[in-house]
Amino acid sequence: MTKQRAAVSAVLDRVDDFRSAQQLHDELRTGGDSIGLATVYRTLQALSDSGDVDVLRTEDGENLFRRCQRSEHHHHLVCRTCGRTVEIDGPTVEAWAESIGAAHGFVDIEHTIEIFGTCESCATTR
Amino acid sequence: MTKQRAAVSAVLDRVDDFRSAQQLHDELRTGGDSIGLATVYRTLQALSDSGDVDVLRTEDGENLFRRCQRSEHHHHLVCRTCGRTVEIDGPTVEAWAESIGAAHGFVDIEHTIEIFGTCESCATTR
DNA sequence: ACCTTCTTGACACTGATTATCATTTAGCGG
DNA sequence: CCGCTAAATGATAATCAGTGTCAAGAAGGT
Repeated sequence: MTKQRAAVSAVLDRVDDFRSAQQLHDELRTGGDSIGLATVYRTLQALSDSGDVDVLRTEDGENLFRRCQRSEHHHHLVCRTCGRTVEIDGPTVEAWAESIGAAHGFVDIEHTIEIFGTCESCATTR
Repeated sequence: MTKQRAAVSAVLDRVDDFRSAQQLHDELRTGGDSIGLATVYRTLQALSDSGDVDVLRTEDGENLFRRCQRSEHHHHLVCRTCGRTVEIDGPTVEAWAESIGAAHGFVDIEHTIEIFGTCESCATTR
């Protein structure tokens, strides 16, 4: 593995909320790492393909990345103000989605679920 | 109401699966309606704000639109091959999402849920 | 018909992401 | 260590959905 990939991996380890590719690129550059934007994108792509980072799409179409704790299928509860993220494991919904699909004759069911809210500290600060 | 908005509304009535803004624009032009792309976007934006159309984000970041049957909060079961869409009403998940959020001290909970699958006819044709 | 206001539409622009391609590096056999 | 080859990198150009701009056009009341 190249030093660039190691660097990307390292930043992802340092933060625990979702960051955009460009934010990560800035942080790397600021931290003294010499790395191109394209490489950051490529690395994040690879990490997401291998299931090592989670991808979140904001409403304005930007992709945010975050190292994920668990590799199994899971969802996120994200604070819309500070970005704090809790990984959610929801057997209930998994089963629900599956049964809904089956009830309508659909197969190969997949689903996307994201939960947004305002976390406790952001709610009180406001 | 202008004739352009009426035209957009009319196409949306004619189809019942998700279409992109540009697809709708093409169909309007082909159908003889003179309308600008910007107007299509503006109209769709307005319709989605007023809850008259549903918006779906594809994985490559494109917005798809569809006239929705029910105005209340609901989700979609979409065939990934033909685009056939079933509107889903899920009190179970609504409650689930709410309780998950509350359990972690989050307030103002929102969620996005989409279910994808292959519908019966597409599964057999394949 | 007149005036005021909102809408339209051609086109320029944005901003994230991807493609290009020449240069550099990693990893390996010798 | 030394080269060698395939893969990775990075500066920059290209892409593409969507939005802003602004002059010209329609709406609708008087």
